[in-house]
Amino acid sequence: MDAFFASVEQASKPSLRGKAVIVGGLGPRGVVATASYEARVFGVHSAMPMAQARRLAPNAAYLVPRFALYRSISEQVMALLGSLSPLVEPLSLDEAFVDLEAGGAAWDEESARLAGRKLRADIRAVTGLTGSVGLAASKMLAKIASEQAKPDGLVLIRPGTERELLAPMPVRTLPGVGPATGDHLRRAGITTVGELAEAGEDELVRLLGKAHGHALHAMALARDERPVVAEREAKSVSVEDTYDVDIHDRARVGLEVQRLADRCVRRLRGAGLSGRTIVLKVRRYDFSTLTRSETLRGPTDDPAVVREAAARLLESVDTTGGVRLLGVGVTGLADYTQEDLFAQAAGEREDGPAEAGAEERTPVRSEPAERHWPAGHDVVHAEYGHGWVQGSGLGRVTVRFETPDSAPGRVRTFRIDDPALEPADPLPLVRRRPGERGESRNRERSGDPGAPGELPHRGELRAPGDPRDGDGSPDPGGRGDRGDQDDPGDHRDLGAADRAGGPGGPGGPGGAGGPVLSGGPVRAAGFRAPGGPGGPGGPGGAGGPVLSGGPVRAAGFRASGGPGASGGPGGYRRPGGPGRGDGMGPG
DNA sequence: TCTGGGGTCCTAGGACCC
DNA sequence: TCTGGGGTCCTAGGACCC
Repeated sequence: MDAFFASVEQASKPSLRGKAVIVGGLGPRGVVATASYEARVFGVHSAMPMAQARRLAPNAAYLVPRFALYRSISEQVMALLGSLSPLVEPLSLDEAFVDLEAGGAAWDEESARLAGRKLRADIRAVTGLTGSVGLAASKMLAKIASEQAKPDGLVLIRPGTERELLAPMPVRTLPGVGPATGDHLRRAGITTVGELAEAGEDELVRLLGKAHGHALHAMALARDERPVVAEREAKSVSVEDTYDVDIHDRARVGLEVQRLADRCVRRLRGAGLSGRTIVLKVRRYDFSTLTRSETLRGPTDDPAVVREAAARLLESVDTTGGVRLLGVGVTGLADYTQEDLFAQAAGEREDGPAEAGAEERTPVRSEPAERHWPAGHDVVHAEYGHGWVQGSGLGRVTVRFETPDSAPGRVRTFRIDDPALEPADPLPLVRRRPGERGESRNRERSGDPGAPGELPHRGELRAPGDPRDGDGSPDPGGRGDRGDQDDPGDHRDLGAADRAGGPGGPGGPGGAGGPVLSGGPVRAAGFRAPGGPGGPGGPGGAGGPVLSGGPVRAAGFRASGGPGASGGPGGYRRPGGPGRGDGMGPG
């Protein structure tokens, strides 16, 4: 997905489309998680300290991440991938490998291209967002191709052309070559992938160690046989906090470690896991970071046990000078605790339910719920309806009242304790109605009165004159070193379709935004080309009320960690809930 | 106003065992 | 009688990814 977090926020907030949006930690020590492409123009990028971002782009919109929302959209995208193949390997919320061959979705260049195109169109139709596709014969190459395809593109690396394609690229292009390895290689006179290949395996192993040297040599020769692995089990669970101000008070450090231990256990339990090794992490005032770990005799998910272990580990750490970060983690994971096993055995003996012992486990202390208004979060006002927090401070909260399919909204300010104002769940980015999965008849059926004139203006990821087409490559007229671009005819098709505000698109009967339906590229074009001069309004009209309750919506937006999915109690918006307060629950 | 949070994988030394 | 050769586990740190 392209600039995923920022794109979700833009889709969710009409007033931010086309604007610089920066998502990340907003505290004094925050960093950028994702910058929209409009913000990248100012030089803002991921992992940059937020203070630096604010200097570079003082007028950008700064928002806190909303992981539960991103997760719900991620699930929609992953479901589309799942329809292509049983072998889907997620790398993160916004990225995954798909083995197209294993799913029978593609077997050669042409079928792969078609599958990629359809996937991009489907992602757009279902989520309203753009994604990029890299197609190649291995995971490494597919990843490189998808990087090159961003944003909103598709790149295929033709088998047989891999080595000559890689040779001129900087070593940092290869996944696994970061700043340290890059420097290391540069000092050895190796800057391109071609030079890496020439260096020879022995030399690379000498420079970088056995595993890394071997892996890099293989990658430089475009050799990568790693399979796509669908289900990988978690190996560790951890939580950590960086504090706005260094903590000096040793008692306070101890208290924070206890709280972190509880949070960690809550997550552990939420995932139905226990672990044997407790890890304490401390980052000191000077950014020096150390870890201490202790392995227990058996796995635990008992908060008291984890707390005590963490406290013991802290004893061996010098914190004079202050600490900026503390973390607690658990590794050596197992599916059940010993207590569970005992309880299970007991239950079986008594012929009772196996989960009988669950309640006897020590409850995890919860954080008190606090009413605050994080920037970017949704709210609902008794009179003005749905909106989002633009900012708060000095006892006031500023709200912009708009929804994903409204026009850009107005701003109003309230007292932070205004009883008419409440936190709200995010609305779906794409309007759906119950039972709607089909194609054209849905459009015919839609009878929303529609709001006149004012249509959400979709953020454009590229200017109309951009030489890159929707499905193309970054440099179609380039040096001819890529024989792998999509054919030009295709560019015209999807390129036009993908551009917001374009001249009507290929046959969207309502350029002005009938409800969005799932389906092919044409439909996506019809929806995401609002305001195009072509369509004076589909039968559905625009801006009609969001319909509640359809099954798709329920799946997409209510299931993240909530009771709707596989049953983790405690959904999002309940930080202290018995599930994972962050929505990372088993759902 | 310097540097998040959640992960994975690898290395290296010492203990311990056969 | 100067000191093996694996193997695994534990601990600490570091690189890397999104």
